[in-house]
Amino acid sequence: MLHVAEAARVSVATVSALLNGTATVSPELTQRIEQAIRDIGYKRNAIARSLKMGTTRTIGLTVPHITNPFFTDVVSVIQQAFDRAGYAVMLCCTDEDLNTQDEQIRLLLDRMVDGLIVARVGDGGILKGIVEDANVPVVLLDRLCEGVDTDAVVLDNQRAVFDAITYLIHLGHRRIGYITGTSDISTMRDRMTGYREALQAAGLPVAQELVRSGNFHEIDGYNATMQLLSLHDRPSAIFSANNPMVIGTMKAIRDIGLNCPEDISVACFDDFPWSDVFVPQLTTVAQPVQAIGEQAANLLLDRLAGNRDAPPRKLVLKGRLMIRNSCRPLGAVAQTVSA
Amino acid sequence: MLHVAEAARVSVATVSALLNGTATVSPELTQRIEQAIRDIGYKRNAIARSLKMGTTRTIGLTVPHITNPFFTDVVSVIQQAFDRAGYAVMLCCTDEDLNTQDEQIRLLLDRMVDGLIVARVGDGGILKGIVEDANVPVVLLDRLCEGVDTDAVVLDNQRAVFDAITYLIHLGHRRIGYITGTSDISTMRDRMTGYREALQAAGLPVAQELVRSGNFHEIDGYNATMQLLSLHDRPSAIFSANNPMVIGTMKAIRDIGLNCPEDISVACFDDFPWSDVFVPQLTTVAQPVQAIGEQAANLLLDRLAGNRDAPPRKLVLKGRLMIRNSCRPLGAVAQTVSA
DNA sequence: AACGCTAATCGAAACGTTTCGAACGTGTCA
DNA sequence: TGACACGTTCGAAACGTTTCGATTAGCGTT
Repeated sequence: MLHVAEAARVSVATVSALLNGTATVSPELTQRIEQAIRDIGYKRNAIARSLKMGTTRTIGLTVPHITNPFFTDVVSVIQQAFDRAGYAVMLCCTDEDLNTQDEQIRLLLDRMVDGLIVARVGDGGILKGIVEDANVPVVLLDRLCEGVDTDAVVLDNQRAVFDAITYLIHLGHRRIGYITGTSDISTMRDRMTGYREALQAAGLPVAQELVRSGNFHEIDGYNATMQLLSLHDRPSAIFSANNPMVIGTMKAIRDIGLNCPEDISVACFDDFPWSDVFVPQLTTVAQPVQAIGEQAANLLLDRLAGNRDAPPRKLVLKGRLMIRNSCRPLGAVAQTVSA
Repeated sequence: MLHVAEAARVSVATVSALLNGTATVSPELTQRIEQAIRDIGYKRNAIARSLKMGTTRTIGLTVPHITNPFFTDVVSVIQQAFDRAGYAVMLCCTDEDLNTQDEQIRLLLDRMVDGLIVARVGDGGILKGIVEDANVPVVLLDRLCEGVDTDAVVLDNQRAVFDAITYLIHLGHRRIGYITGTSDISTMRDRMTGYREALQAAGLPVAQELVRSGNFHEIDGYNATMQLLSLHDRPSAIFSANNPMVIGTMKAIRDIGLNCPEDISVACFDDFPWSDVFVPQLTTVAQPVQAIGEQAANLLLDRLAGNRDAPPRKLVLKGRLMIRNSCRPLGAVAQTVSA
């Protein structure tokens, strides 16, 4: 900028004024300055600007795993939304690890991000202090966080799983295996509640042996399913509360020599592009990923636009059960639903 | 930092020296400073640091679509690698649009990223100037770029497709439909060459009617497949050079009332987690995503570590044909390969 | 006792912006 | 003609660091 000012024979203040439109500058100087900018190929240094202005026009986004199709989509939507608004987004993946996440949030904060969208693992942690200091607006994504009172957009997980399990019960299933992630995540707790309540509402017992938990990876789903399938009185259906784990479920079923849905019905959380292409077409709980991403982005953009004092807003969206043919009716005519 | 210095009754220079270990500071002051830091809850301002140092410890990463499973995985690997190295990564998605991409690269450069990893759409463009100015190291990912001579890691696309098509030919296929993306991308050109050469090597004609191109989206694959299947003499196999488009292919096959692989064989580029879970299990060309991501990260980290003058390095990795059961032998016993 | 050497500490400039208040020239009005 | 307002332009401070050269104190040597 100094060079531009010199070349145009004006002060840096004038150049800055022109660039930001903060003051009127005469046509003559305008032209000289623009010429100098072109000649020199000047680009404003956003770092210096950030230092002075106290804003970076950058936000931080942390998710557990970008390879989980739900997060893939949501990250994509959020990225687009902020791109449109002229913000850059720094992406971090926590691998569901609390310490990693705290470190990454610190990293982002160090870099003075203007805001944070967090799919939090675990409760409280470093996030609590950040939200309380209120310097950086935070919106919680997908997962609520005990003791952290801030904007959030989540699914009505309890209801979504309730509906899915109820559907299985209507099909005649009585022993329904349930594979969950770790319970330090609100999402997982709520889904589990949905499972329990659906069973109770139907007067069915909640058998502890039918509930397995894993750490969100395919292999965990595989192991959990293996355990369920080797039960003395094995379930006739399995619901996986997490998408990557259901891959393990399908592989375990295959490896043990069973077929879905003939021998065992399967449903899971989160829809994905391939779900209705292959056989069996998986019955899933679809989240409105587009809406979730956009709402989260909007909440944060609204704070960034200056609306700091509004009370925390919590958006709860509805899931949708995508009924396909990976679950078959029991008891009645044992007829395959599959195509 | 000023506050810390005052509280510890030292100069800011001393605080800085302690924090960076650039000079020895006495045990006594060390203790006073550390105490003050704790009391105040001081966090170093990375923006001010960046301004002074001229480095942000942040890199930019642009890909066409994060929802393409290849890029999902590669982004994940790259993000992890830089996270380990203490770098933040800014992610941009270009939606295969040249202007969007140029804008995003400018955005990243404005923010003074230390380096860039780019899965480039189109040739040349803004990138050329950047690489020539040599201020910011750039590594090309997945796609080479005419006239841009810099580090790159790509697949041997030509060979990979050659092998896949040859495999189909060995199965007895003679008319093999080919669905490609736009030809302004080196990857697509190379794959197309592989297709042509495989046919020629087998003495088969390259029929223009069997080649369709689309814009990388599911719908494009759908339309292309519809066209291929409504050909008078329709192909017995289809190869999709792009992963998202193959979803459209499978849906078109289903909608038209055909079955894969009984009526038509399908293979495609890029493996994905679901590929061997469902029926049919798709035959794919798997890229070594882990290696690609790590190599790209390493190339850039090496430049960032100061190795600026080494000549451009181009890494070419090998794809691997994952033979499953979506392609059936022709001519011989018309027996289904599928499980 | 004077000297030089080393280790510890500090003051101040610099990075590239933004912004505030001052200064300047010109035209208008009493 | 003098006062005043207005539109333009500018100088300089500030943002929070790092770093260079200077300063000081302590200590062993001659």
